[in-house]
Amino acid sequence: MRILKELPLVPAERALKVLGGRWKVYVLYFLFDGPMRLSELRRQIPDVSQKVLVQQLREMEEHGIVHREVFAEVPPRVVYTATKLGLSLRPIVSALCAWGRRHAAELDVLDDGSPAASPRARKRA
Amino acid sequence: MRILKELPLVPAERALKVLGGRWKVYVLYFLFDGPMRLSELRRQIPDVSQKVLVQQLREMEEHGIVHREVFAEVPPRVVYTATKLGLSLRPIVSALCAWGRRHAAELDVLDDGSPAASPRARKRA
DNA sequence: CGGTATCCATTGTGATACTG
DNA sequence: CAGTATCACAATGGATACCG
Repeated sequence: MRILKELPLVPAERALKVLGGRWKVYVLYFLFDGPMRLSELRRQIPDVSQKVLVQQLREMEEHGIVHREVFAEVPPRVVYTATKLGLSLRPIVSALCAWGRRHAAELDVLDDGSPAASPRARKRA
Repeated sequence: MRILKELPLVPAERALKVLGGRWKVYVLYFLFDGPMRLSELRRQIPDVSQKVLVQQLREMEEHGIVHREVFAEVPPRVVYTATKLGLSLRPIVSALCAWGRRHAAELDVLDDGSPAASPRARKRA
């Protein structure tokens, strides 16, 4: 039953969960280039509500890929940074991005390498 | 507003969506090693219900990473294969897996590279 | 500015039973 | 064996308004 839990793939699930949030790749993308304040992130990612953005940042913080630092200044300043671990995701995000492009391309050409001449027996779709 | 939609990251979202199902990496993992029938997949992934497994397979098929072939034999036989595109995910799954391991390790050691000596001002957690 | 509290819609996942 | 139909339910995501 926990056969699965010992499979070498399980770590992949963890990684997917870490990246899985709707806006996490965007956040990472910007944090890869340096620290950012919440308001800056909101400007860069206009489609996300503040609540959700903060939510995602909290999760990323818990996952150890983002660091949150509070400066107790007059106008409160909060800066988010990618941790070393977070930065280590960069090549993966790049790979995902590259694959996403390929995906789009292949779907267009329908360059499917599998037995393409086989009888597709299902009627749906 | 659709600033985001033109960002190089958007493809990454697509990739994440393709891999995002609860059982998809497992399915891929097994299909990487060769074609499989539904019943075989169920045996390999005992924790998934048939309904959900079929659901995930359908999505993967629509995404072009899995191929479904029906043999109109006496006992109906259906074989699932990873397409060329699906196989192209292999290195990514590996990378995710590797990162997942590192993630676990780093969280243990708390080897966070970011300004670790900074005042963590939040009270929650 | 940065963040929380509510409330609500959508989605994903799952147990179960039934069909060709 | 392979698959669908129902029903249920938790997790996500989002809109809005309010707080220090």
